[in-house]
Amino acid sequence: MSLPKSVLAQGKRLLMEAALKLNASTRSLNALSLRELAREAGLNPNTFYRHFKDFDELGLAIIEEMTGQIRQPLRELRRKAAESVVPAHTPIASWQENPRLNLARATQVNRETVKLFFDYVAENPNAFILGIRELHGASPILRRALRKVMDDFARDMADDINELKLMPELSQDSLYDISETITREMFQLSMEYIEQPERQEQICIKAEKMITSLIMGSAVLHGHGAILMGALQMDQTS
Amino acid sequence: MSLPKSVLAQGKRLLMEAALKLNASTRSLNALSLRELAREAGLNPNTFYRHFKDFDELGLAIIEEMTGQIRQPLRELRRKAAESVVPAHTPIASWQENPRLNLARATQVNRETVKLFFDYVAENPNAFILGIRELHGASPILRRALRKVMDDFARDMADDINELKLMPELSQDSLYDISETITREMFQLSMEYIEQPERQEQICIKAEKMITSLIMGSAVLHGHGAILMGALQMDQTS
DNA sequence: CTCTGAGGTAGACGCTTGTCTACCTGGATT
DNA sequence: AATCCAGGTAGACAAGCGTCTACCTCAGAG
Repeated sequence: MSLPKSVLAQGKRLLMEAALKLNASTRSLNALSLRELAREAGLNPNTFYRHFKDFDELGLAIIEEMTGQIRQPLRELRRKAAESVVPAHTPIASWQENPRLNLARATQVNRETVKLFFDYVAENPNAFILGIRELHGASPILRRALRKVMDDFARDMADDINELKLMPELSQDSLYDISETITREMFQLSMEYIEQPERQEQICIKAEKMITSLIMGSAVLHGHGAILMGALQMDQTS
Repeated sequence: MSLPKSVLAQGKRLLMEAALKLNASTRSLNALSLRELAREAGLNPNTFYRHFKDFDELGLAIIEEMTGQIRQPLRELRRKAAESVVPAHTPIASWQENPRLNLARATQVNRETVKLFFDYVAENPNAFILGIRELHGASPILRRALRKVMDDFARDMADDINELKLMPELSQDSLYDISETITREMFQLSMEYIEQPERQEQICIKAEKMITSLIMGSAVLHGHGAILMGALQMDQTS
């Protein structure tokens, strides 16, 4: 909801918070008037110019702040979730060697990462509303910036899947495609999560299933079906 | 691109086309001014009031027209694609009986449906830009309307998957979830398709793989892994 | 102690905007 | 032949807009 206290001038932060608020409640960024924004922030219209050249610059500043806050925590959580199944510094077994364990680890990471992500969404709904809105919005600059954000997220995810061996090995391209799809879907679902607070648990489950399906299906499609079936079989009979 | 000739008053169509054009090139609908729109359409500002109460009404009119155009063709194409593998009126075998044939049919339907959808996107880029933009836009009315559109698409898809047995049997809820995800992703990908004309083939393939992965993974997740593996095995050795 | 520059304000400017009332036109209904 | 009314126009209005120039303030560097 609110932006972090930082070295930003007070007026700048006030403007950014006002933009988040107005964007969420009424209009998209580029439909916002400078004076309206200043009014909401309780400042003189001209103050805007002290900090931003135009609305794109404002948008970029907001985007930058928010992404800086969640990107690293997400990566760390993936590691922690993985380590909760297999202690740190244990050499990670290949999927051939121990499919069952790897599946358990992947499931755990999946569940916890989804949860953290949605937690962050719930704490910063306005930022996500702005992000998703401007991802498809009228400003090419913000569109580009947000696409890069999602691209970074997807790359992080692909790296982590690789390092933590969260699915059987795949070509880098295919892995990235999957990560991209998952990222996109998570952002989409975050809107549902915000708008339908009473369905939050179901949305979590839906997201987990979506991710599991995508990853499993992709594994099957790339010839790792047998391994996967083995892991599932052992899982059920154990 | 252009809206269909119909019984609409000329001015009304002119306004709708102008809205599509401006929306795609510069601003989102709710950032559009009435006079700007009228100027683009070559009409007097007041003419707007003769046809629409406000911009939401304009948006709804556009959305209604566009969806009326693609919904039925998509369903029919799914049937045609299915029939190109198995002649019409042939009783459809269950997945247990003939997994290989069913997989082939599903693959064919997948490919052709994706193609048709993207063809339609290429012919009406501005409509899709508007649709995707307003799906996450500031107007709750348009958001709701577009969500219903996507919901209808997903339901159609689920029905067709059921009727044409395009994947092993699943609970209705799970099937709908998958259809919903696929629909959402297809709309997302349509933006890429529009913006990156040189990558259209790759995007088609990406979409097909995404759909296949999702469906296969979901099948595995619901205990149909063995059947699927059988179909794939036979597919490779034939 | 002075200077400087970042952050904030005040007022004014010419435009654009949404909307109102009034008027025109030509084909269909009666 | 008279009338109606949907579709389109014209002009005017106050309100809101972005942006300009000028001025204020005060913490920190010299």
